[in-house]
Amino acid sequence: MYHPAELFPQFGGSYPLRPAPHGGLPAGFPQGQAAPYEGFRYPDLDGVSAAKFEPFCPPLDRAGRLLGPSPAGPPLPLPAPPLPYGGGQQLPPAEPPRLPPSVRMSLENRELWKRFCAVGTEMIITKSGRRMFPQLKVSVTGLDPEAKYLLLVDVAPAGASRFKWQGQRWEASGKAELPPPDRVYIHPDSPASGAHWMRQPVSFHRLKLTNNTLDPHGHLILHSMHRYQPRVHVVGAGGPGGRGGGCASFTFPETAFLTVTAYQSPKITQMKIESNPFAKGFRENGMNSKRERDARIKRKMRGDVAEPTRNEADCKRGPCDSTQGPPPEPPAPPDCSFHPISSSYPPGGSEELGCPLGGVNPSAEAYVQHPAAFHGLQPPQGPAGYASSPCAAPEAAAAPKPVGDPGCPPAKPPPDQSNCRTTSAPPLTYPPYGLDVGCLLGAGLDGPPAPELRFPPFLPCPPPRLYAPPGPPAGYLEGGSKGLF
DNA sequence: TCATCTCGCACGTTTGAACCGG
DNA sequence: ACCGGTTCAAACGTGCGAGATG
Repeated sequence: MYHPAELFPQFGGSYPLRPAPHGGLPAGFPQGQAAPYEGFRYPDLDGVSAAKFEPFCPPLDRAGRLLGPSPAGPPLPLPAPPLPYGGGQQLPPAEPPRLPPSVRMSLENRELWKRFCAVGTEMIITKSGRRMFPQLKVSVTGLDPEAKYLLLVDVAPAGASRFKWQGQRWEASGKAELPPPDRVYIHPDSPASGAHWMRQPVSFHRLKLTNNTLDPHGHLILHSMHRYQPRVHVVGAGGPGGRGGGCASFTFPETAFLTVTAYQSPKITQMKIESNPFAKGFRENGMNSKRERDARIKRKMRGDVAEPTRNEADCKRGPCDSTQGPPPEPPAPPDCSFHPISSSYPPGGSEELGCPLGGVNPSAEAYVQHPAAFHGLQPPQGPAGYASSPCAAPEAAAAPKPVGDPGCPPAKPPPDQSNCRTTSAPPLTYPPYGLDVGCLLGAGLDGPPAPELRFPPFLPCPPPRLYAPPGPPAGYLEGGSKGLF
């Protein structure tokens, strides 16, 4: 197993995808660039984006070694990526293999996410990096057991506004800041066989979020008070004697969240304390609960020698209640069809919030850039730790502006887009399908029209659109119906 | 003045080294 | 020497709250 941090110590556990946009994005960069409920695989985009991967997904043998003209010889040199990948550059002509439609993904802790989603998930971000809670935990099926894959996570901005907590709810408040450096978190097991990934749920609990744009640890960089949508990508790294390449991206609308440096909604705070084992100390009977803290302060002010409170004394004798058995049953999950965020918006307003998905950043490009490194070859050294991306065409960005809510998934899965995993005992009454968005990794340069989304009536989102790539200003088409391709 | 961010704190959990016995 | 179980301390992950910042 290769650990990304070992392969690219300069990047840490995740990787920058590209330098910051030259001169920033044009005023009002892709507004509402989210592709809401990208519950579709875009066959055409698959081809386009997979084609971009092709040169970077070298064929591997059964053991995951690079195949080449002289297997016994020295390691193959890195494929020379066409750097920089400018907007005017032609895409590789060949139609490469792509992950079959049978590849599916489901969110393991969907119920937990739904509970948070219904309140308006907030994620703390800190300079040193903060883990996500709930964590991303997915199950994958349909992979070739013998082929190698990488699993990656990136976080796409959802909407082009920043938000403000207004005491009771989140409301849009001005334009979003320029996107921070794109990074992608590569699961430490990557690359691993399909069998490995399918054996058990894949957890991304080590993923950390930070607001430090100069973060040296490779954490995913986000802006506070902005809304984001995590995405999970499966990138084929080659099969037995076969060619590598192919990818599929999945989003789970209920995992969208707002970034904060301190929790704004007391409900979220309470839910985190109740659900997160690391926060047990803040539970009602914990020694760090408000009651206990107040008591400590009073004792301190009186100068008393701390006499253990009843709870403390109990804990000394054994595990606190909070460690015995499952945490208290949280309240029944609210109906996710209602979302406090969107509920505060006038119809048609709050474009950002309506759609849980953000702009489509080129992701997983770390692997695309340095695939050989995952197979035991030296990665190229990028300037200042940032590798320029062959796929760094700014940003293909699908982007519809959803109306209505959401950070929450539709109440029911769309009948024909269901990416349901077929298991003998589905753990959820709610079909655990992931939203396969095809391959978003760098997709969308000159792709053909994307199919129309068919999620209504749950989400009356317009069809996704891809923003013409490069070139800063000129490349971007602004909101509305403009920019549809 | 206000909203937001940073930092230190105290607590619980996780992890891995050290130790022990079979 | 090896293996498996236990113990313990350090590292890490939490939310809180005071103070700093813009």
